[in-house]
Amino acid sequence: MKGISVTATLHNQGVVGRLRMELPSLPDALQRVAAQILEDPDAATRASIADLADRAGTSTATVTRFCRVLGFSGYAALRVALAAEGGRAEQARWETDIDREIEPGDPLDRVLGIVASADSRAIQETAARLDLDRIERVAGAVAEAGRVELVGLGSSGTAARELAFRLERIRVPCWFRPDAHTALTNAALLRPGDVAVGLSHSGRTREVVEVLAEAREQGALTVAVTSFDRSPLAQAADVVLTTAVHETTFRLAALSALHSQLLVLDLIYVAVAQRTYERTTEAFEVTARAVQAHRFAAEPNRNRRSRSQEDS
Amino acid sequence: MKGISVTATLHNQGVVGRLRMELPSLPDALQRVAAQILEDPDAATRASIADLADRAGTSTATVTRFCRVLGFSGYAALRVALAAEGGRAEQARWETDIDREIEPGDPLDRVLGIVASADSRAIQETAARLDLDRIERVAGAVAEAGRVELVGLGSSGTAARELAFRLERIRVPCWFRPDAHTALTNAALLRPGDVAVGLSHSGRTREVVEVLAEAREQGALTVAVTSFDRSPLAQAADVVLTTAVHETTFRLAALSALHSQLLVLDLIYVAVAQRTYERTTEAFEVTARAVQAHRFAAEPNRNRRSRSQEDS
DNA sequence: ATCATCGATGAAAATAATTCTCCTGAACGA
DNA sequence: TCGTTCAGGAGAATTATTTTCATCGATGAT
Repeated sequence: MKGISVTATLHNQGVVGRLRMELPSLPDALQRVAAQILEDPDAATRASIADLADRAGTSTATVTRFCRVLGFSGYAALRVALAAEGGRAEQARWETDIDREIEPGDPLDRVLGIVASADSRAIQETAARLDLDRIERVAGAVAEAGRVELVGLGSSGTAARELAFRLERIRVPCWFRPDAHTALTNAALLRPGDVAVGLSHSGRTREVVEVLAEAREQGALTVAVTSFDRSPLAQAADVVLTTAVHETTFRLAALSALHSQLLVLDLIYVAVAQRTYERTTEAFEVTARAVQAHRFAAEPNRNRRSRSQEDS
Repeated sequence: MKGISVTATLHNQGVVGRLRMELPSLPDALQRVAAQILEDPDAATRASIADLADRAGTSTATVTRFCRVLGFSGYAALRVALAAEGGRAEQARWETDIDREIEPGDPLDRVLGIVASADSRAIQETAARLDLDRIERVAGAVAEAGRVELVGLGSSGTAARELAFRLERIRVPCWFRPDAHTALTNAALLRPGDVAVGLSHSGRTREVVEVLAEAREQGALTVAVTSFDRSPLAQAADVVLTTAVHETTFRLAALSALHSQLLVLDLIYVAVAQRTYERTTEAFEVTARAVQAHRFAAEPNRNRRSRSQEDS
């Protein structure tokens, strides 16, 4: 009699994606269940709860618990969600399903296939899962902020740098701090109305977490961009923007995480630009002129005038 | 324990479609069930068998019979099939990729669609067009090089920085020069056997071209990463790696150019890593340990240690 | 070092859902 | 009218799912 309730599918798309994301933060037995499902989501739609429990080497009780943790009303609901997703995947055949670790001996064309599809999927999945209201909220805050601090180490730093670079061009008072010390110092100088954005794929880079914590303490709006929304970084933030992990293999995920992060940041950028239209267009013109001077003249004939300050 | 068998879905096309076809030839009570499902297939995936029976004004037994008639092993199987179909429909809607300039007033979800599909396509296209022999050649040179210089301004600098970051980790003596002056100075110090990589989407950033020219003069291998293979930058290089521009709009191309560049650089990175396997793995371990120290332990309960140095 | 606490877990009880059995009654044909 | 057939439903039987509860082991406080 009791119907299946789907409250779960909040920020809706992608049970599998979400699963991947939460996997590290799950207890042991639940992880095993998750692993089983990830290994063959389709099989899971067909199996009974007992089967699944069995294959995961755990009890049915645990599987039910698992469903609950993910926010489903029960096993039936999970099954339905998985099936819906499976249908979707089937539709999108273009995904060359090469989910594999890259081996030292792999021919480069294979590597290319793997990397390109992982990247591309990372983008799709991030797009599917992004919560636009949060982006709006962040953009609003950034547009008004007295100062914006960006922190990220390693690859995440690359993404942060890019956003800083773009925001600067539209006159947002904004800094990217590639090192922990400067970042922390400046975080301490933030005030209410300011914004701090911390990026970390894993959400566990200590320095970044600390910076956000400090920023929050000062009353700034803190934003986390991470793939794991229960990670320490996420917990230290007011707004969490989740990048998808296609979690093929760890190494690969790390490569494509950057693409996901960039997508998120692109959106923030666009949303901010929209909010500050006059400032923006005028700023564009100024910077465009500045950049232009460092350009070789556009070839005699060919192609559309390549102006634009985005370009470099 | 009994799993769901799907013999039925073999001649697979559309449960809903088939239902519609067979409807007239079904007995009364079954027709009512079918009608209920057709009216809202989605609701059916959520309802329990009792609900459905109820709404169809019939008994649960009849619903089971109904499932059997359609060739399903039982209600659960039907439910899964319906869900899969629903999912497919939903996906179809997503595929609208739109080639448009982004306007100040665009709602963010539209922006997301545009940006995500542009990025994703940029990746696909770059992958399709990439000349792997050239990548091999570059990788070979980088693996052997005494020093590698990377130059790029603006967004291209972001890409360059990322590659530098990665190459450093696998012990390639490598520098990213974010500013023209340093870059030029160091280019002048290159020698045969060294490598200089210049990145510029347009291929017309004067500084970058100059650096490559200088490097070439010193006998280093010069590599251009650009979207225009007849641009000044391309002409100043020994090897040209072309990133695709999906002639969308200029602004958009500029955003996604970064993704293309990153893909190319990822490949170089992997190819280099493959060539220096021992060096690489050993270097990975060292850097992994270094990074690990700056991590928060993985969530309360232990679960798999999430290492990986790529991650950040 | 010892104890208290807490969360994770599985066994088993409890409940719910599904399937099966069997019976009724209507429709049809001899 | 009487069999025969078959759709359909009630409820028993079965199976699946969920809940409860006791146990275990890790962790942190004393």
